[in-house]
Amino acid sequence: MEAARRMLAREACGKTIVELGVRHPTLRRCLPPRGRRALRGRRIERIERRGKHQLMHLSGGLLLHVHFRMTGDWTVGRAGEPLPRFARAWIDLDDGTRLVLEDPRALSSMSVRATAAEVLPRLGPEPLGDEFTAAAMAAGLARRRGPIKPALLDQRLVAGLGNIYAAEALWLAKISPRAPAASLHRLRVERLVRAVRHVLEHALAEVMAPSSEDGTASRFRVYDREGLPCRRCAAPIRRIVQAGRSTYYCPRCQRA
DNA sequence: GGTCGCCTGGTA
DNA sequence: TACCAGGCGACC
Repeated sequence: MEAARRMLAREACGKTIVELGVRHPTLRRCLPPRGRRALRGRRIERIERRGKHQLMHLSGGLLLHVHFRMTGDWTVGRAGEPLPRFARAWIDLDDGTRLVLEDPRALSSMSVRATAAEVLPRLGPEPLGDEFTAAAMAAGLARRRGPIKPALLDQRLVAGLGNIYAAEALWLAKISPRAPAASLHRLRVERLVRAVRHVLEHALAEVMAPSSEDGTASRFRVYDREGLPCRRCAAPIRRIVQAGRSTYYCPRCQRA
């Protein structure tokens, strides 16, 4: 998401919206004609990201809020070009740049608001910011029941972690996804906080400058590696379901 | 906390 | 044909 913010800052900031188009019923519901008309002629002044939420600050005090959900992403094209197969919405800018919201599952959302408070839910600290500390994390985890992995997906605890990076961080911190959240002692919380930062920093670096690894090697340490040997101890990686989501972990070196 | 629904596509 | 999918809000 941070990579998306930087891309928008580069491609869209300072430019003016000529038109916003939609071609999927879901997006059409989010963006009725009145909302779309309200965007025309507005300058994009600043791109803000909070967790996985994108906020485009527009001239005149309007906000365009975008959330990718599972499979959304921006691509950049030129006005007038044929749209890609999974284009769900697009923004044409005054210099001919076109931002295309591509989303095969069409779960993304986009809406026009006056204030951030109208769209943003309660969000925890930014994992790469100063407020994401072991103390804050420990306080959040202490009043929680249930296992640590679903807790990490709660955006009120820390904003922006998803299913993949939650699994990756727990693997790095050697913590079992089934460990009760409130049972983690200070040392392990500190390790977890460091692991979350590490995983996200590396993911961002990888997106910003893709290394030329061979395409077959997974870029993940545990995610999507069921049955494959743990990269640390070689025990087979296990897949379980928690809160309706897949969790991958090493039953040997990730301890409760 | 868990489960379901939203949507559609890729894969076994 | 069934199952799975990087999110999340509504529901129990």
